[in-house]
Amino acid sequence: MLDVELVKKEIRPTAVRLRVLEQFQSDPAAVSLNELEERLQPVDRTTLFRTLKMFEKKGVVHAVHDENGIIKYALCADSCRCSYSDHLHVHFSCKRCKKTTCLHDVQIPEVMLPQGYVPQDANVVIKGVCNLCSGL
Amino acid sequence: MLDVELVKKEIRPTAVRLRVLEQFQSDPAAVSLNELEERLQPVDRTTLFRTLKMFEKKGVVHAVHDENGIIKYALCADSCRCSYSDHLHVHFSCKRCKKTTCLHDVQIPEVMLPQGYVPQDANVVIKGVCNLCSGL
DNA sequence: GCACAAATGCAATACGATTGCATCGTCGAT
DNA sequence: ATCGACGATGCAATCGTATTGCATTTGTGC
Repeated sequence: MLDVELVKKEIRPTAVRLRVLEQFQSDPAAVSLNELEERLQPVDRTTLFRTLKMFEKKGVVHAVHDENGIIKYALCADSCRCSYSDHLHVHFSCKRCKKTTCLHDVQIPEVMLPQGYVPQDANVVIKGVCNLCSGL
Repeated sequence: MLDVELVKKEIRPTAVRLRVLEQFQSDPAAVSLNELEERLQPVDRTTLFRTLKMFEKKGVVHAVHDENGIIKYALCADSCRCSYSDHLHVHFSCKRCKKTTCLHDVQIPEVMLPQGYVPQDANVVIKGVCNLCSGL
């Protein structure tokens, strides 16, 4: 069934790609290239790198820069068309457990930019302590 | 008069620091270490690096990661206390002129995080075409 | 002027991102 | 089934920014 999802998006379902997709679906957190490499080893970094870039281009995942500027990838929601407004949701980066979570449901209310500014993409990261670590 | 501002924040007003502060005040755009180095040359990168880190810690500037994950620094507004809500304003990164602008006035409306998430800092970057480049 | 601490400058390192290139595998055409 | 082309993979090398170590210089208080 994973195959189908990839084929739908014009991606040839190779072994590595299926494993990557599976990983994304099993864990909602956004992951960096390094993290992905650790979890899927043994796999070549470069292959993963290119897989992620391809997934991003094809709209399977979207990238955000975490609070350290490191690229992390998260699965797109079904309804996501990777448009500007689709990316206007919050990514939460926990300083305790270091995990970055894609909060699809937390949309940023409309941003009123000054005259002349044309938005095309967004990167919203909030740093703090996540629900699991705060104990609240 | 620049001296005073630094002293107020417990920063010894050295030559380099004054030049850096002057640069920030003369141009509202957020700048990276490299950009700063180019404009202020000849100055040593490391000194600038440490100056920026210190300015950040003392609340003179705040840092954002632009859409490429590169750290850019922008002058804090007078009212800024570098709290979470102070950082909930938009930074606009223009893909045309490559400049990142700190839109102090564009505050993100309150973000409703799910139960348990404790926000402490934020990084909001919107990419697109800025007012000067769009011609609108 | 002296002693100490801060600031500076240069070199070296760390590390994520990215590319070049050779090899391998898959798939359609013959 | 075989050939040829193209996509996918793996390994090594490179790039760019961030960061640290250490020696030297500068500034300040005594």
